[in-house]
Amino acid sequence: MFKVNKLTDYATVVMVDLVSADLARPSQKIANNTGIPYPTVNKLMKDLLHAGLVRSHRGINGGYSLASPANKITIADIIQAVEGPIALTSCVNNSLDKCTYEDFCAVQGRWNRVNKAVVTALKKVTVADMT
Amino acid sequence: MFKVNKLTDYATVVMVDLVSADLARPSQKIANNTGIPYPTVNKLMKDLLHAGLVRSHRGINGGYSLASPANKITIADIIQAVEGPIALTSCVNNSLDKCTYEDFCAVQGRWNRVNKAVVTALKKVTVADMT
DNA sequence: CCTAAATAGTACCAATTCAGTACAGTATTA
DNA sequence: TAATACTGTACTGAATTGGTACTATTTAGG
Ligand code: FES
Ligand code: FES
Repeated sequence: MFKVNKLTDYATVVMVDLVSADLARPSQKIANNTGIPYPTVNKLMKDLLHAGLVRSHRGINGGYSLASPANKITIADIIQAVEGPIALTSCVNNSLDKCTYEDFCAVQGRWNRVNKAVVTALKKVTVADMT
Repeated sequence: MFKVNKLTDYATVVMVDLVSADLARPSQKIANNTGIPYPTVNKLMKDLLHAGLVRSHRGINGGYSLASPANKITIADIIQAVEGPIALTSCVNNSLDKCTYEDFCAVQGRWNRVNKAVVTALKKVTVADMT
């Protein structure tokens, strides 16, 4: 199947939940709101944080909040945060791994076009659109 | 990672190879042309055949050929042939499985928009474009 | 009619990836 | 200083994927 990770799906749910957060919202509360298990939320937040999509605040009254306005955060951002660079195949420029057939392959480089088209599509939908 | 199966990648290579085939081209020859192992090509062809993307001809002088002009077959077609319906999440309409959180989920149905955008993007690139 | 070429269907296995969990550590506030 | 909540890392069982094997069926040609 051609699909995103379940975790990416959850991540969008989390992001949408954070839209309604004025102050920092702790993982525990996000878990309650969304029905996603607490440990899973916890894991997700780390990825979202590293990608700069949310801000964190430790200690009592700590928690997470969106790092940018909801209409500036795209689905592409979330996918990249959770799954790494978007590379439909290993032949694509920014892929982490390398294609074994690259040397004698007939479609060399052509996937870049496809990849770009998909990324563009994913950049057009924002967290605000998902609310 | 957000990516298509390796087999889908191979499938495009196979399809591109078939563009230059006037008569039916056997799996074995496709394997030689592309460098993809024969058994793998064999498996692929079954999927492509079931999806109606290629025609087959058995017996001596048999083989495969494209079922439509190269500029009418899209990347979306190939992905669907190899991986089944394109459903970025299980919350998407035409998905085969069902989302566990559906009942109380805040982004219910919103993924349909994303899915549609991606499919549209994938339909814009054809086999001819990959040649 | 027989044989070789080639597809068609099914089932299997090893390796990877994924989803979910656990736990010890650190920062912050009251 | 105690309670809260994030941070980092690492582990596991389950699912998926990539690749292979084998048998059956169809077709062309001698
Ligand atoms: S299959 Fe990777 S370069 Fe062509
Ligand atoms: S996560 Fe599937 S319906 Fe929302």
